[in-house]
Parts: sequence; structure tokens; C-alpha cells
Amino acid sequence: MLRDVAVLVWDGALPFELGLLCESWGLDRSEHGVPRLDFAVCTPRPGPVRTGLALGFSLDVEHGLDRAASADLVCVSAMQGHAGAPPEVLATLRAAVERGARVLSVCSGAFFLGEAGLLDGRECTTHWLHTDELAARFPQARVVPEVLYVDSGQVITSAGSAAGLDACLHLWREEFGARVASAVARRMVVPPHRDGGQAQFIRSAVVEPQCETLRPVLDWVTEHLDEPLSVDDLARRAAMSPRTFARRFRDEVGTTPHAWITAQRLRRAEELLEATDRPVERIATDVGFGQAAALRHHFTRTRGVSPQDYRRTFGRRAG
DNA sequence: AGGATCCCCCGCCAGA
DNA sequence: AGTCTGGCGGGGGATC
Repeated sequence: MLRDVAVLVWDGALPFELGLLCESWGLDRSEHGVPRLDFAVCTPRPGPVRTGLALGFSLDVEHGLDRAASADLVCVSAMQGHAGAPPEVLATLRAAVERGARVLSVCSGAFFLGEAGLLDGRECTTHWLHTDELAARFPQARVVPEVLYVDSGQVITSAGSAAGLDACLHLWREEFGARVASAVARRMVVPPHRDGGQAQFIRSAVVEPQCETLRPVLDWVTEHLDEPLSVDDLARRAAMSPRTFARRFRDEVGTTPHAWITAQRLRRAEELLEATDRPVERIATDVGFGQAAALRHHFTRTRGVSPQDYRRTFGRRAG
């Protein structure tokens, strides 16, 4: 169970990436039913820590790295420059993994996990600008480009900047269930869940945010998850050819129609597992899986636990 | 649990 | 030249 989170910083810390870690793990949201965590920002020599990018301000950090020794999760934020983490930091990261804690990197923070030898043989990712460099510097690392984050168990790496939030929300879900994760997301006013495999690029979200042509169809789908949904039907509903629909879908949503629909069905199934006592078979049909086997297959593949186990952990009667 | 069938979905290319 | 569309084919994943 996750109870204690430490974030490691040193000179060159980037405020946005550091800030999202503080926002995710440091805030008290107990009035919204979110467990309160012990949280600390730590640095090798407590005191002033310069931020990167010549932003003209410093942080005053109270805690030394010894404070990270009890953490269940040790986060390494992004720094200006990708090399040369202090040796004490690398030792802290290695010690965390050795004692069974998890480590999480945001953006170029993955390079420091690499320096600590924690990426060897593991799948990982970083900002799309740097995936090639990461793979070159750490040949043993299995770098996955173009995803938002990678959860390889003890080691979680996320892509550029804001994808760190997605990785954090993923961890909230994994540790505390979808209801808590949604409460955290709601407080931060971000979408509750973007799947890790989603593309880092969502072209039209940047290029023409006002022209979200698929929004009505997406909304319709989430209201009709229990029905059979073929791509041809959705394309017709969007008044496009199937080929154009699939292309626009990837551009706007960042994944394929079928993968997205499956992800929505799993999300709904998760909610129903937590909030109701309906049998898994019933939930499968309620969310549009033809057979319960399909739900179980996708659920265990993406969540790492069976629907029943998920309910035992996060359901109403869970202890 | 495995195999047949279905349906995505992506690369390719021609046309607007 | 450059962009967008949509039909086709095939391989592979999903479904039953």
C-alpha cells in the first residue's frame, strides 16, 4: 500500500514537472475521500536549490535524502540537462528499488533512472524528443517511443511534461482504485484517465482545438457502450467514410476506434465493480462485451488483476 | 483451450 | 508543388 512519497530534486529542477508531482502526491484531499499521504521533497544538501532554465528563482528544500529512505514511491523530476545526477541520488533510487519501493520518472527524469542502472532490461519511455538518446545511452533499456507512460512494475517512466500527470493518475488507480483516482483528477481538473499506450502526439488537439469534430460521436458512444459498436456504424454517425473516420480518430483521440471503445468499456466495468454487487457476467454485458471471457481477458491484461480481485481490493465491501 | 471466422486498421495509391 | 479523401488488400488481433 502506498503511504509515503518522496520527490528528489537538485540544482536545475524544472518547476512544472516538480509541480505536478507535488500536486499529485502532496495535496491533502481527504475531504474528497482521497487518502492522505506522507510527502516530502528531498535533496542531497538541504537548503537553496536553483531551478533550471534561468528562471530566476530558487527553492528552499528542507529535507535531505535520508527522508526518502522510508518512501514507498520515489519520484525523480525532470532537470535541465539529462546527465550527471548526484551519486547520492542514484544510490537513493537504487536503494528504493532494492527494498521493494517503486520509482517514477517524469520526462527526462528517465535518464537518471538509467544512470542508476534501473532501466536495464525494463521497458521505459521519456519525452519524444529524447527517446533515441535514451536508447543510445542505455542500450539495455527497452525504450518504448510514442506512449504516455510505461509501468514496468517497480519502475514507472512517463513521457514529456504533462504525461507525468497521466502516470501519476495511473498509479493512483492502481493503488487506490478508479474512484479515488477520479477524485484526484477532478480536483486537478484533468481528464480522469488517458491510457498509457495512447500516442504522445494528438495532432489536432494542438493545431485546431476548436474543431473537435469527433466529440459528439465520442459522447454518443459513452452513452451506448452496452450496444454493439462497429467502426462502420460510428463512421456513418460521424458522416465520414470509415477510412477517414479512422484517420481522424487517431489524430484527435490518439488511438484507434476499437481500442478506445474497449478502454471505455473497461473503465465503466471498473466503476461497476467498485460501486455495485453485480456479478462479473452481468457487468460484461452491461458494458458491451459479448462474453464475460472478453472482459476478463482485457481487464487482466490492462489492470494486472482479474475483475474479481479488483472488486475484492476496491469494491464497497473491501477492507 | 484452440481454431475458424470476423473485423480492425494501416500502408498504399489514385483522385479531388 | 501540397493536402485531404476514401477504396483496397492483407495481416493480425479479437471474438465466439
